[in-house]
Amino acid sequence: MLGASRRCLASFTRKFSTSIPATRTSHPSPALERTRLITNRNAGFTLSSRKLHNGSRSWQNAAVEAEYRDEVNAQRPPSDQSINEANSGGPITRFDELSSRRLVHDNVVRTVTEEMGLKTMTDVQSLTIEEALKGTDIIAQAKTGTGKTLGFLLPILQNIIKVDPELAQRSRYNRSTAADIRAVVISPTRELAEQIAAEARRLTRNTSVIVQAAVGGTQKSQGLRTMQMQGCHLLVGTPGRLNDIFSDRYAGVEAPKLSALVLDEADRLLDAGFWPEINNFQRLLPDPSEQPRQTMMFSATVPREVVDLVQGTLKPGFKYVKTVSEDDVPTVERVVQHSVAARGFENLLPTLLELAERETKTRNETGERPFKAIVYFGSTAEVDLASSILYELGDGRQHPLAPAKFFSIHAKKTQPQRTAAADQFRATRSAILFSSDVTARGMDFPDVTHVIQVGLPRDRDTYIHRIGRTGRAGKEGEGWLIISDIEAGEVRNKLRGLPIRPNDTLETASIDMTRNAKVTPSVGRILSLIGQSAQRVDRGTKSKAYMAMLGNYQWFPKKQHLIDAMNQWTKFGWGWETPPAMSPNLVNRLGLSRIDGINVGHEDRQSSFRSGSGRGGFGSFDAPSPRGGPRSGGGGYGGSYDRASGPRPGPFERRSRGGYDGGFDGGYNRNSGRGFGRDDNGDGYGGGSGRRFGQDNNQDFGRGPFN
DNA sequence: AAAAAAG
Repeated sequence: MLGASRRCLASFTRKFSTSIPATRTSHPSPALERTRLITNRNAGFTLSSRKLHNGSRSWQNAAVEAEYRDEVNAQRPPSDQSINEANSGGPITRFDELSSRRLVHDNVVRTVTEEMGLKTMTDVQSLTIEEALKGTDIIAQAKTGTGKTLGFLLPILQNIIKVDPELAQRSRYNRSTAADIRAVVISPTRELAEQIAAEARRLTRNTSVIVQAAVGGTQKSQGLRTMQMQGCHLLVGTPGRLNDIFSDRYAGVEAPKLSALVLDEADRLLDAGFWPEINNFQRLLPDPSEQPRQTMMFSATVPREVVDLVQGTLKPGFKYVKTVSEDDVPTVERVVQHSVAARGFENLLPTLLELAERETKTRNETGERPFKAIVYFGSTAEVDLASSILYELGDGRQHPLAPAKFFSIHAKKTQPQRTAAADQFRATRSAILFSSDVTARGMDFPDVTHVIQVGLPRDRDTYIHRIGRTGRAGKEGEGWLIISDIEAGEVRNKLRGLPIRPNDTLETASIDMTRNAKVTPSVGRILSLIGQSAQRVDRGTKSKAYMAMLGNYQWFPKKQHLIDAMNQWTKFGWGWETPPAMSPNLVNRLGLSRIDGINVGHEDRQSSFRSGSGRGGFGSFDAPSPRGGPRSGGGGYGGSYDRASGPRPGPFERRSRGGYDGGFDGGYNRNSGRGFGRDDNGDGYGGGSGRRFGQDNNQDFGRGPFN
């Protein structure tokens, strides 16, 4: 027993080498490493509070630590924790075995094997289904994209049917009510909840089990009406709306016969922002001592906080289901991951365009699956800015990324917009989805070929979850991380140990826009396209992105360095004479009061720009000489923009039904009088620092503040 | 000012 425990420990240690003493590493047998169940009879090891590096602790680490400490202190007899080989009793690996062993109703199994076309279970499914059918509480660790949803839906459904066998068949009579809820699944995002509900509806198609979704951003009254009319056995939702309808005395939503509760993406649900709501929700459910229920938690990583909270959530004797190597393959090995350090923030979008164009083209030529990418940003404002700039690239001509369609999604959009973006991106063969982390977890968009992350993700888990949107269902995918040089060093900290390879094949990344330089025609074209397009995006979108970035980069220690880089971005990326204005209050809160180069004031009023003289940063934001480009007072970049003031609708809003819908190939001619909002500065100076990037030949471009 | 999530 102790030997097994030690070997288990060794495999943990090998895989998640952190602060565990190296001497404890040995080579585990492959069979042992494959899958394992850990039964926790006494609900519990306690954990040392010793910090692991970077604050990113997974449960493996915590468990290893606890086990290590326990061994050292000899406080716990080894029998407290028994490790069973999953295959010791002949694991179920095919769905039809569920039928032949009389574990799951034939009708349901047939739906899985015939209608959903599934034969063999994934590791997660094999382990969770068998275990969950027994009704035990489970915490399962599994990467997304491995079918874990079915892993909990199937046993939930079977356990519902077990109690009410007539639900196993389709019936003409529906006796369900809104007070008939047997199982609740909680998800951290609305789209994921809808996705789970959709899968549950497929699974229950041939039964009388009713599935409903309850998420925010939708009409509560309408959702309730549906539930009251159709009834509900399995409810999938997000915390806020679930709390809302369960605490509404007049809604009639009750779960006196609740038999299962699932927390999907449990690490997210149990973190600081969500936990009070989850906790509150559990108090709205019947007392588990009177109405016994099974709780299941699914999580790709299991951080410290989760371990602590698990003990109050799961029953003693819960099972820890963990799949190790095979399920790691999608993210860690199947997805080739590249990183590109761009010279400054102003190089990020040009680099993104170069990458997207190159991949679109090569894929067209080689006949591979078409380019379908999710591009992640660290804030909603950056999603808006980047999607606007890249969308505007079309400008009445053929868009350089055609035939790809563009979509964007984040939580500050309306729910109908979000839903449409997710649905349309799912259904489109070649597309680019600009996204915040709403879609980072659990979302299943088929055939995503590229996950591109612009800017350093907030933490390691976020990086891994985003990467998990590609390389799904046995298909290939690649990850790209495009960051600015100032944060490049942090990759080694935040993303340590991940198989990310520096990539220097993107020419645009290393161009120095602050100085005159010769660039190749292809780079010149890209810079020109992005520069002009940025010019057409309204000022508010940009200044919001600037603020959002500052909020996001609070971890960055060298504030002056950061502001210099940010201001270089606004100057050379957008052609702004001065960076966006920030209120004194905000400047203080961000700890920037002693930093040069801050524009203190209000965007709409006169603001005083502190020039930062003597620091060698941005000594001045004088308008550059007109050597590179046309600077007519009213025109800007070689075109007469409609300068109607006031915000125009974002490019993603004026389409009625997604995609371009007449976008790229006709439509957005900038001279067509549609209105592009006002020029950035209102100074009539367009074209990003007055430079012009030629497409014909190598040309001078750019102009530094220093020469 | 910084994902997400109720209105």
